[in-house]
Amino acid sequence: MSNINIKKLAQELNLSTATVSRALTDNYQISSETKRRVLELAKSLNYEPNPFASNLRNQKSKTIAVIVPEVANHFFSLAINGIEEIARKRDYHVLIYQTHENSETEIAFTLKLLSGRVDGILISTSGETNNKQHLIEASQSIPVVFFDRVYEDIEGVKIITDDYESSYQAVQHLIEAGCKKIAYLLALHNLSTGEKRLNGYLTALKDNGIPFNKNLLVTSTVDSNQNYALIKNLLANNKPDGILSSIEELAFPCYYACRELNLNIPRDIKIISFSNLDCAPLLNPSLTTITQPAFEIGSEAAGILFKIFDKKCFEPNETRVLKSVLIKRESTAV
Amino acid sequence: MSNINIKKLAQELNLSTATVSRALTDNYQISSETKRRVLELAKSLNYEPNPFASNLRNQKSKTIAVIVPEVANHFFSLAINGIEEIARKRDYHVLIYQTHENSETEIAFTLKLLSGRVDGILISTSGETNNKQHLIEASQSIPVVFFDRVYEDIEGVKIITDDYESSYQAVQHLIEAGCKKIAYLLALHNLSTGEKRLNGYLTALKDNGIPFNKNLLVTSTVDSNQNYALIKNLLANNKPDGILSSIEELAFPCYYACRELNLNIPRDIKIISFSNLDCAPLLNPSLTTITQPAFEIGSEAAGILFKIFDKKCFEPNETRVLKSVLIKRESTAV
DNA sequence: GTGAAAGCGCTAACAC
DNA sequence: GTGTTAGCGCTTTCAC
Repeated sequence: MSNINIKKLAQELNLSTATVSRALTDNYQISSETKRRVLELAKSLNYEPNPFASNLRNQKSKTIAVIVPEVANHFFSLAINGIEEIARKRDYHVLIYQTHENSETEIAFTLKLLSGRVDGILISTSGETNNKQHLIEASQSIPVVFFDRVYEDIEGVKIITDDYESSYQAVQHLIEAGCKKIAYLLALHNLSTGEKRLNGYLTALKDNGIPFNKNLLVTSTVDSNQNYALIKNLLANNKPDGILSSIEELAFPCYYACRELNLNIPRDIKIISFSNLDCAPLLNPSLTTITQPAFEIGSEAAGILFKIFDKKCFEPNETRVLKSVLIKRESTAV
Repeated sequence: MSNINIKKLAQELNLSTATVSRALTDNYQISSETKRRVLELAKSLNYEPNPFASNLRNQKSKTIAVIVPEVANHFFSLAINGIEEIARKRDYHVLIYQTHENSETEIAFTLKLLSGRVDGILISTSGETNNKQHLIEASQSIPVVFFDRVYEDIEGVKIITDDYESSYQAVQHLIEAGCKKIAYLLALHNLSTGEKRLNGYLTALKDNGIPFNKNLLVTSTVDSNQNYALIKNLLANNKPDGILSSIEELAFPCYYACRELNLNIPRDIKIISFSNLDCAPLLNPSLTTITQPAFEIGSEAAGILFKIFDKKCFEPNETRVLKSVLIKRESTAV
């Protein structure tokens, strides 16, 4: 830690600390000669202002927090990438918190952050439980932007994608490719994100005159081994000819299960997954995906947070919807 | 921000701020009755201590910084995952900075962090240039742990993998699979990480009596389009029968280039890449990888940083080497 | 066992 | 154009 502070600069230059402070912030009152001297000395001594002192004094931290389920998930790491880029442009610092889909952890993080440590929060909630009091408290206390994984019934600014439409379109694509028994791998069902994806599936079935079969609906868990078992079970017992996976994490287990059961994709079964995997085109077979604009979601979310800081042009309950894109590949080929 | 502070608690309870502060930190001098009253009120008012005030007073931040080239890279996001888990156990906060392989950015971040904002830094350096003065300055000023991408000639604690051995073993594997013209995709060449990987390649060739052919050595750039062109060029003009890619980012371009040139992997050419891609087993064909223990690198690095904070059992210039594992798959099948 | 008071480093009102 | 001073919220020495 550089232990050189304003006081020392002031002594050295025979100025008051106030003048030095003003010179450093380029205050108009200070003569350019004084500014020059101060800046020169500061530079030569590698002076860096103590952030905690100014944070304390200014009641702002120039820091934002990002709360996500997992950083080691391509969607979230891309979103963080987008967030970080915007933050850097504004000279803001980015704190990262992982909930590992655990509601308790999310609650603890969120409430701890209301101590002034950050000026705002970007959160993609775990949705593991329906407990959302902490989110309400948080957004009443500091600016919060929700992204991707949101609760519709919580007031606040939200950046989401067109989950319903994407899901609907995916099912439509499967049907057009000849699928008659389309399974759905359900996740995020406590969140409106998950709800909309499910509704897209259900409505598309209905619109095509296909009755809903509850045996084709598999609810995923937080345990990846169990998910694999559930999927294998689905394939073995219910023999769907199409699968729509509502989250990326379930795509690989589908592939592995098909291999294990000697099912050929796409001949025996066609697969689509919500996914940001950049290896989708290189898989065997290449995977048809609904790809969310993850980076843009992050940068949009961060951008709007800064707008809130600047108190300009945003609706207090604005929801911004970005479009995902359905990329058709071999896994749904006819 | 919760605007309830020690002063208000003190007023409410007819105590001094000093007593309240001591009660909150469970100081032995305070009667248990007083502690009970303080804790109760604090709890009921959702009191959270202002971190900047205590940071300023205590001259510590309970925060660490992680500087990486990219968060949206599976190796780094896994490492961050490991770091975050350890940090959380110690109730530390984690700041994330991305350099995008840009040396200027790395320098700016590093030097800014020496203002007391963080108690320590974990860094995987970009190595884009040979400029490393900032790293020396940083580690002289606060605890720094280098991980994966390191300079051997900078003093400090380092967590790395067995780069030389991994590379050597990979080439050996290619040779045993029948390769005679093995290309090497060079990256990180300013870093000892990159140097060791290259040396493993060179030595393995030599030990097998294969002369080094400089046309088979391709130096990657920061521009992915250019890298793709370089690889395609290599394949078209020099017709290697094996490739060792020293970074994950070049594996996909190899696959695409082979497709473009109608080269069959592994019949015409065999491929190994340093990689943490979890889709490696599902690629077409599945990819033989040297997989680094990314999560463990992160958690080890964070663990040793906390040991430094605790001033116990570490060597000031300790280098800890974790083992990568060569996972043989179809891309190098005979 | 508790309180008074100083001070961490910075900024901003209020002087002049 | 510059200086004096108070205070952000917390911790800790010193006093009693």
